Amino acid sequence: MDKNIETRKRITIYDIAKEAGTSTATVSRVLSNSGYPVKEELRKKILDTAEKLNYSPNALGRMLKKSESRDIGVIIPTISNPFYPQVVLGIELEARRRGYGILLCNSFRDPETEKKYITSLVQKQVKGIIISSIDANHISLKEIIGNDVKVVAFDQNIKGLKCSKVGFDFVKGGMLAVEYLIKKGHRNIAFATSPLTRKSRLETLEGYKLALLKHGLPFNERNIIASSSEEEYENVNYEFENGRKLAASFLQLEERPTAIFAVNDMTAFGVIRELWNNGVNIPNDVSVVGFDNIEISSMINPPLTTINQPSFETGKLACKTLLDLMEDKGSQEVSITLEPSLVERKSVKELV
Amino acid sequence: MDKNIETRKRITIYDIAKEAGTSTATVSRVLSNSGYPVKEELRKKILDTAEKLNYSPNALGRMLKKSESRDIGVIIPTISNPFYPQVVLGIELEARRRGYGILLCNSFRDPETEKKYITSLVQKQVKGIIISSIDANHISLKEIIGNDVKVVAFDQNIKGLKCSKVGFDFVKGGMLAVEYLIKKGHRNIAFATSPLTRKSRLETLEGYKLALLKHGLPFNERNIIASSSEEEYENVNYEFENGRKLAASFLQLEERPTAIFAVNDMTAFGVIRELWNNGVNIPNDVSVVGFDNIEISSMINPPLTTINQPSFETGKLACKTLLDLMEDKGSQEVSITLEPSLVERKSVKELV
DNA sequence: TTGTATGCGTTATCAT
DNA sequence: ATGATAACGCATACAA
Repeated sequence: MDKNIETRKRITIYDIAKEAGTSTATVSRVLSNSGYPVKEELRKKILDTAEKLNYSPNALGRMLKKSESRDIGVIIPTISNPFYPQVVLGIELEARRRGYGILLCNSFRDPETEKKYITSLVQKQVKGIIISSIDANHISLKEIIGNDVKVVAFDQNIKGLKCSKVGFDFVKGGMLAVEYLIKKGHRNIAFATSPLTRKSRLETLEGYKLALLKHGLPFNERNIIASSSEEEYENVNYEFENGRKLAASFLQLEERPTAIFAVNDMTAFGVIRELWNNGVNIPNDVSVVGFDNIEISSMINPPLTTINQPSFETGKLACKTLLDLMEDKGSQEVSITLEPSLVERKSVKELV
Repeated sequence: MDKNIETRKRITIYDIAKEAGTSTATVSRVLSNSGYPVKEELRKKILDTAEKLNYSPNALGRMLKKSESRDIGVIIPTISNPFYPQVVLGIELEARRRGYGILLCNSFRDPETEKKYITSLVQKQVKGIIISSIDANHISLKEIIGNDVKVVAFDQNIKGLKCSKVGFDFVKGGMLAVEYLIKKGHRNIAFATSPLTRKSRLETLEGYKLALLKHGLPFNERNIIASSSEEEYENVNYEFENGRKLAASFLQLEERPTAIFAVNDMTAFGVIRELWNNGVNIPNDVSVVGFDNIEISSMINPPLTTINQPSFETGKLACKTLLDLMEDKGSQEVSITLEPSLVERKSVKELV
C-alpha cells in the first residue's frame, strides 16, 4: 500500500483543505490548536483527513510566519567534561517540558568558534541562548542581547553584560572546603589548580585565603600549586594529567602540607593517582578535597570528599529562566547564585 | 549610536536591495554565494551595505524555500552515561566541519519519548537523524525512512530496518576480554552484567562463552551474575550501584572465580568498590576487566583493563555516513562494524 | 463560523 | 548581468 512511498509529495494544509472541501485558513485553525472556533463537524473532518493523508506540519513554515523558533541554543565548552552533560540534561528536561528543542554547540573555549555558533544560532532564529561564554569581551553576545534574543549565562562569571545569570558562589565553595580541612585538624593546606586565568578559579582561591584568614592561619604562597602552561584543553585528560603534574610538584615541597584542595574533581583524581604511584596513601598520608562533585567522584578510590556544584540544577534553572524571559516579554533579567555544599566522603583524614 | 537597538527592524535582503539600489534577486545571488555572475562593482556594493546594515540572513526563510534544514537530529538514551557524550562529540565535530548543527534529544530509553522526538525532528524538517533506538519495533523510524529523511543507527543492533548502521562487534569484544584473562592464567571467570535484555549484552555474553569454548574451559551457569531487576535506569548511578550488588552476589559464590568480566566500565567500578569494601584487593585477590573504555577508566584505582569501544569514532563515522547519504541522494546505505581492542592497564593479575 | 488574501524571508524561474 | 515575480508552508487580518 505504501508503494508510492518514495515519490509521495509533501502534504500541506492546502492538500487537506482540498480533500476536506474547506479552506487553508480553517485547516490551519484546527491543526494549530489556535482555539479559534470551528464547527465541531468540520473540525472532525479536517482532523480525519489530516490523519488519512498522514499529514506532518512543517515547523519551518510556522516558524517563519510567526518569526520564532521552537529551539534554544546551548553553548558549552565541551561535552567531554563530565560537568556539562549534567547541565545539558537539566536544560533539556526543562526545555522538553515546555515544548522546546535544544541546539547543542561545543565551543572548546575558542572565542572564534563561540562567535560562529552564536551567529549561526541567531540566523536560525533562536530566541534564546544558554551559554558558558569564554569570549572575555562578549562582543558577539553584546550584539545580540537586547535585540530579539534572550541570553542566560552560566558557569562563567560574566560582567558588564546585561543578561540573566545563573552563577555559583565559588568563594564560598573554596571556604567551605578549606574550613572543613581546618576543622579536621589540618593547618598546612595546599591548593592545586590549573592556570589561574579563569575568574572561577581565582574566586575559589579567594575562598581558600579567606578561610585561612578567618582561622588565623598563615597564607603561604608556595602552597599554591598552579600549572602555568598557556595552552589549556578543556577536557578530562588535560585536567587529570595536570593533576598528576601538580602532585609531582607537591611532593617537592619542603614543608609538605597534610592536605590538598584541588580546583576540580578531575584534577583531584590526577593528584590522587600520582600520589599513589609515589607510595603516598590517601587519606592516611595526605588528605584530598575536590571541587564539583561530578558523579564519578563517588566511584573512585577513595570516594572523594568534595564541594557540590549543582550541575543539573544549574541547567534546569538556566533553562527555566530563559524560557520565562522569552515567553514573558516584560520580565526582567535576573541573577541567581547557587550555593555550594560539602559532600563528605573518604578522602580526608582527621588529624588528632 | 545603538540607541535604536531595541526598536530596530529586522533587516532583510529587501532592505539591502533598496539601500543598494538593486533587486532582491541580485542581493540573494551574492549573499548566498550562489556563484551566479554579478558584476564585481555591484557585488561589492551589496556586500558593503549588508555589512553596514548589519544584515543577518534568516535561515528559516532559506530553509523553507529550499525545503532543507541545516540541522541533523541526534537521539541518544541519555547524556548522563559517559559513553554518549563522546559519541555526540564525534558527531558534532564532523557536523560542524560540514556546516550542520545538531539537535540533541535524550530518549531515556522510553519508546514514547523517542517517538515524540522523531516526530518533532521530522516536523523541523531535518533531513537526517542519528539514533540509538530503543523502540524494538522501530515503528516511528520505519515511517520516516525512505521518505525524505536519512537515518543512521548506532549502538543498538537494529534489524529489519533499511538504514545505515554503525555497529560494534560485541561478540569479539567479549572474546577479547575473556581470552586475555585466560592468557593471564585465569580458568574460573565470572561475568557481571545488568539485565540480559539488550542485544549488545547478549552478544558480549556470547563472546564470553565462545572464548571459554575455544580454550576448552567449562561453562558454568552460576558464573553469570546478572541483575534481574526489571526497571533499569540508564544512568551512571544505576550501573554503579548494580555493580555493587553483583559483587555482593559474587562474594557468595562457592568456588569463587579469580576474575570478573564486567559488562561495562561503570559496572566494573561498582564491582571494584564493593570488593574493596569487603577487603578484597584488586587485582591481587580478584582481577577485573571492564568494557567500553570510558575516559574515567584510566583514572580510577586501579586503572581498569578494559575493552575499547571507540565512542568518538562511532559518532564521527555515523555523522559522516549520514551526511554523505543526505548530500548524495544516490548513495546506498551502508553497514559499518567497529572493532574492539583491549586496553591493558592494572586491574588484572597474572596467575602463575 | 468560514473563506480570501497577504506576508514571513528567501531562492529560483523567467524575462529582459 | 539584472530585475520582476512566483513559490516554499503556514498563520492571520479582514471580509463575508
